Parts: sequence; C-alpha cells; structure tokens
Amino acid sequence: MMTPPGNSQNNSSTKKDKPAKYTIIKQYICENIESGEWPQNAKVPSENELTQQFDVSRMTARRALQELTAQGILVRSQGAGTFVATFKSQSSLLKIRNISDEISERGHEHKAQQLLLQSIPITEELAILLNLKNNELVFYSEILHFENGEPIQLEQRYVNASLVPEYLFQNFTEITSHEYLSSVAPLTEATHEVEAVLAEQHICQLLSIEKTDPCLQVRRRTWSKQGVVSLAILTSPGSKYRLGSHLVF
Amino acid sequence: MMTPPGNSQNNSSTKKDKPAKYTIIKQYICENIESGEWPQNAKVPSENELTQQFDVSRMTARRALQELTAQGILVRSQGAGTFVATFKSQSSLLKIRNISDEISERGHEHKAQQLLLQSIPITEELAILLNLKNNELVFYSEILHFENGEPIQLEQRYVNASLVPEYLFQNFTEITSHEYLSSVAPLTEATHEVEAVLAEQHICQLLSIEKTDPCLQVRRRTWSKQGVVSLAILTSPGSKYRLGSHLVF
DNA sequence: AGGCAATACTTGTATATACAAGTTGATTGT
DNA sequence: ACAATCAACTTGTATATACAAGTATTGCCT
Repeated sequence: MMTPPGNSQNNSSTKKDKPAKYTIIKQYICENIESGEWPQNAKVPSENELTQQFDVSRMTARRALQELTAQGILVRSQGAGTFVATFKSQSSLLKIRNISDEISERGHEHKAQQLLLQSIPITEELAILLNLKNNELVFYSEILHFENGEPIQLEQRYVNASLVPEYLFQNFTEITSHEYLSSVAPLTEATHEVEAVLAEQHICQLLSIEKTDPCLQVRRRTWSKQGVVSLAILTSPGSKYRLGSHLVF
Repeated sequence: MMTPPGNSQNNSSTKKDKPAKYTIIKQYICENIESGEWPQNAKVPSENELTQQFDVSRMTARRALQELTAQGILVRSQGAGTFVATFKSQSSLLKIRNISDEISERGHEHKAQQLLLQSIPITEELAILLNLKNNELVFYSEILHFENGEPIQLEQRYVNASLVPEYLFQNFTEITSHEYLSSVAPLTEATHEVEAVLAEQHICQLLSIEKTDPCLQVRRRTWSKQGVVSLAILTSPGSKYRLGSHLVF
C-alpha cells in the first residue's frame, strides 16, 4: 500500500534518532531564553563562540541561529551580533509590517507605504478598554497600494503610546482627521466600522480577558479582487505568550 | 546622531544593491507559482537542476528552496523532491498542528496529542453558516497536554468534510459525545462556549462575508499559567488569499 | 507477470574555506 | 580633547566537498 502524502507524520513523541547538532544548539538557546537567563535584547553567543562551545563548524552554528531568527525568536544584525528578540520585535506590530517585504519578495512592485499617525479623540469606552489616559493612546494607520493604485491593505492600530518608541514617530506624517477620513473613505465603508466596534466587545469575551486589562489591539483588513479578508487580534503583553500572525498571498 | 535599533529600516522601494543570487532564485520560483505555471503539488526544479540553471553552487540553490519552505510556500520531501505546497498544507489547519513541533523543539516534553474526531448533530444554523449538508460536516477536536498534565491547548474545528483527506480519518479515535464532553469539561467553561457562539456572528460581519459563503472555521484557545490567549479565524477558501497564523511561546 | 535487488536521484546533515560588509572599540595623530 | 584611522569582531554571501538517508525507477531473476 502506498502511503499518501502527508500521512508520514511520525509521532514525534517516539523519536529515538539522535537529534541533529543544529537542533541541540537551538534547544540550548531556547532553554536559556525561556529560563530567563537571557532576557530580551540580551546578546546570544556569536557564531564563532557556538562553534567552539559545541565543537561544530560555523555553518552548523549559523543554521541554528538562522532558523531561530526565521521563527522570530532571535534578531540578527550584521556586524553587531545576535540578540534575543524583544516583545516588540516579535509582536504582530512588526510582523505585519513585514508583509511589505513579502510582497516585494514575490516581485510585485508596490508604492512606498503611506504612514499616518495621529492623536484621536478617545471615547471613554475605549479609554477604559485599554486602561489608558488620553495622551497615552496613539492611533496608527497604514495603507499599502500596488503601483496601479489598487489598494492592498489598510491597518488601523490603537496602541499604548508607551509601547511605541519615540524615534518611530519621526517617520510618520501627522495628518488631520479630515485628511485621514478622505484617504480611507474609498476603502472602508461606515457600516464596517460600526460592525468592527460591535465585534470588539465580543472578541474581548472570546479571549476571556477583562476589558480593563491592558492590551495591544491590532485590527487588520485586506482587500483583494475576490473580496475582503480580515483578521482581528488582541494580545495581552503582560503574559509571556506572544501571539504572532502573518498573511501569505 | 546614533541610529536607534530598528530605525535602520531602509525603505525597500529604493534598493539599488544588486540582489543576492538566492534571492533571484526565490523570485523565479515565486513568479512561476503565482502565474500558475507551477500549480499545487507541482514538482519544483531540484537542487541540482537549479544549480545548473542559475550557475550557482548547490548550497545557494538549497538556500532559496529552504527559505521558501520555511515560509510555507514549498514542501520538501527527502528522496522525493520539492513541491508547491497545496492550499491544505499552507492553511491554518496544518500550521496550527505545527505548534506541537514548536513545543518539542524548545525542549518541553509533552504528551502525544489526543485526537478526537466525530460526527456531531448539526444545528440548522450551522449548516446554513457553512453551506453544507449534514454528512459533509466534520467536528474535529484536539487537546495537547504537558507531561505533568497541564493543558496547553484545545482546538475545535468545524471542517467541510470534503477538505479532509480520507486517510486522515484512520488516525483519529472516534468517541462518543459523552466521552468528549467529560474530557473537555475541565478545560472549557460553558460560559465561554456561549460567548464564542455569539462572537461567531460578529466575526462573520467583521470579515464582510455572507453567512452562506462556504468557509473554513478554526477556533483556538490556549491556556497558560498567566491566563488565556485565544484566536478565531475565518478563511474563505474560494479566494486565492491564504490566511495563516501561528502562536509563538 | 511477480518479486527482488541494484541503481540513480533526491533531500538532510556537516565541514572547511573565502571574501564582503557592517559594527564596535581602541589607537593614533592632530 | 577631539577626530580620524585602524583593527578586531560580527554577520552575510557563496562555493566545494563528503557522506547519510529516503524515494522511485530500472532491470534482472525466478
């Protein structure tokens, strides 16, 4: 009998084969991160150091670091070193931004992303929901277009201002509420907005978190010729669990 | 002025540096997939073939294939070859299953996952929601435990049966409704279930899809010592957009 | 024709090497 | 004291090689 593809999922609980060297190094790194030995932004051993510690070639040590980087656990910087990713660099906030890279990777030309950042009048409800004072909340929106003007994606984020590094603000263009609405209007209908606010309440319940819990909200809506695909995420930064997501075309 | 970390996000629209060789190969592969030249399950040129076509070393060709595999675009099988990933192998359904791999990768022992598959009485509402006849719907649940019994994750999936390959059924243990409820009871409270059903409606609105549209629903809830993190996804398989997500510890 | 073994091809792991390019800190000269 | 230069270290790209291990086909023998 021929085994159908995908059925060869050997139950990983009974793995007697000795693990590969790069796997051992990956586990070593993960254990140090999980135990708190290496906190956020901590420098992890360089390729050469791992080469000596584990008596492997540089390419083997490199593979471990590269795979953990692909998983978002580490961050590498040419010339500087490899570091434990921070919550921010692992969060949806940054992962969603990488969609821009994914698009260009597949050869599609797309306009430089249009970044809009502004303070908005905060409803009392929203302030309670995010457990924030007025000046601590930042509304952050981003639009991507293809070269022909076809909209790809609109993002709207309500973010705790203390989570946004100051230098990031310099890259944003502050616009008036009127400018924002006129640029977004072709994309989003008012009805959707209303529904989104309603859904907000119930997602909170679905997540089993109190409305007064501090949280990072990312709301995402993506357009295509076929229709609309959307995703809403609520992440509690207090927990050690990091919820990441990405969209693949 | 010192550049803060993360600010060195060179706008990828003005990249004059000639791309790396492995990048060119990646684009070549992506273009053939996007144009439909290489459909799902199509065999991609092997490492040796790419080596000759692009006049690079095997390791360079290999890197292109590996990175696209990490992105879920390709699927590799030792001895057989590299293939374009199918919708199923890219979908949330399979990606969520990989959480099990991620856990063991980080050195945590965990029990073999408990798989429960059963036909359930379908409410009329649910049948309309999924646009399915009675015998086409499959309820599929999965529970992960740590070795000490601490629950990690419960998944509940209502899936179009035609999307589930037949051979997959052989791996599942069919249990009675009573057995299921008794095993799930310690994990999920009734109140959460009620809220989930309510949220279902509003997520549908948030996604701007009709309730009669065929869709694949994945509902996920994850436990930790700190609290509960959960994610709900609705994907329209009719569109060419594939929505993937994963959870990182 | 059926079963079996050898073979060719594929991906997986691992090493060794070379140079390019970015970062950091120390040294040196003004 | 300041600035420029240099050296050391880091990651990025690329090649060449070797063997292990899984898959599929071919062809031989019964």
